[in-house]
Amino acid sequence: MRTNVLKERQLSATTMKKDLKYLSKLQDYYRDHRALPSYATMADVLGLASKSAVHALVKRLVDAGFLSITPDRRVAPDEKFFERTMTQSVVRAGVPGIADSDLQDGIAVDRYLINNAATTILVRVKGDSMVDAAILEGDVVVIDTALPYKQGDIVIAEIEGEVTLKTLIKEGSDWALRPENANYEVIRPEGEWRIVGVLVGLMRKYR
Amino acid sequence: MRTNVLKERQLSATTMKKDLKYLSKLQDYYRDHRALPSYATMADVLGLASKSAVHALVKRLVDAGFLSITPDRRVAPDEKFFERTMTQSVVRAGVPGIADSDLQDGIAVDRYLINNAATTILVRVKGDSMVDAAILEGDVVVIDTALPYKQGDIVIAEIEGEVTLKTLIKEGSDWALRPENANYEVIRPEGEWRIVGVLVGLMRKYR
DNA sequence: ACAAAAATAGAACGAAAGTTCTATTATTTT
DNA sequence: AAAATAATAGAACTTTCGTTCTATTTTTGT
Repeated sequence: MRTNVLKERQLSATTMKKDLKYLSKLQDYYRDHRALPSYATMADVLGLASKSAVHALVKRLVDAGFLSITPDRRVAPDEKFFERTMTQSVVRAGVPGIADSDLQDGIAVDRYLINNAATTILVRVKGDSMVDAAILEGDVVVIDTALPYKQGDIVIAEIEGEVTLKTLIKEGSDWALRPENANYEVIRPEGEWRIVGVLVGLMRKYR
Repeated sequence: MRTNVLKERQLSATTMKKDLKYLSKLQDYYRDHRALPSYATMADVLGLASKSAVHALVKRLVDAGFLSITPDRRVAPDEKFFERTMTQSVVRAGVPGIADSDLQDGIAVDRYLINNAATTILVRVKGDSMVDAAILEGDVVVIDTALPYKQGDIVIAEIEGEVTLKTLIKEGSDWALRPENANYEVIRPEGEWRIVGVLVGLMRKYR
């Protein structure tokens, strides 16, 4: 009963988990240096005692799509390197908690918010005129400058040199900008103004 | 008339121009491989015939802030490496800590929101119990599981298998969890529960 | 609990790394 | 145009690279 014809090298679950631990240390290193280290310093960083262990690890991470090898045999990040696992809070009754929850799909935090880097700008929110839309001072909004806009969209507008974030509305045939805060009044631009882009994402930092 | 006391090494204008040509080839390489090559393949890529020429070039580019050297002596991009030719120089629009590079790299959000990859998890928010803290259903919260928490922090708690996002408060000597929505009541856990991590960031997607 | 498989340690290896030196070429300054 | 300065070529050198091998430890499957 030779069932294992063409059996693939199989990764055990816990090994994969360990590898992901290693991976995140590499991600930290990459964040600090914008490059990945040599095998020797990898061993150092990861707490491994031999380069051959690193060698094997790198092969696994390359196969898994996290790393790649450059033409001159350097280790570089690959697609999945920037992804993070999203732990789903859709906890159905009886489903174990986060600790054991198996890795959900990885999302690239960046690709999650930014579709087209070339047309995307980031703007920090000033003031509290949008609090009722759950947008706070200090939030960073992700704006796509190449997307069509329509009534009801939240947009960045530039009015006489000033940049502002508001909801785009129509009053009759005129466009106007509505703050989402009862203390502010609708803006009906008179002079030069334009819409810079449409709100596509938001990020906020708590510490 | 010894005017040149303490004269600094000075770059001629045309040399600088040539160096920028070299730089952009390195940028191309980096874009393709997400890593910079060794001196030997640099010489190849740049059309230089000697490693020592590369060596000198790299030194110039490091001094100018385009490149940096990692602890194990690899060449890595530095701040200015990415600053080229973006028509969108509004990109950072007052968002400190994010370089133009990050957008092109696909690590803007990553860099901004995530400090320690190893201890960070992402959780999607269910329900509206935190709307008064400007956290909406569907938002993805960034949680650091290794940070100390204190009264007033927003935390992810696991109560009898259920995961929930609330503000951590103290009632006398007991911890409790407060929703930020008048329609919900404070939770005073009785059975098994623990704090999974502290809210450090948030992201929201509009389209 | 045992056998099988996979991961790691450790040493050895040739190839390639980055550095440094001198000689030559190119550029700038006077 | 000549002198001075900077950039590049080329070779030599030590260190470190990534790879490979065997031995050992850890983990997995039965």
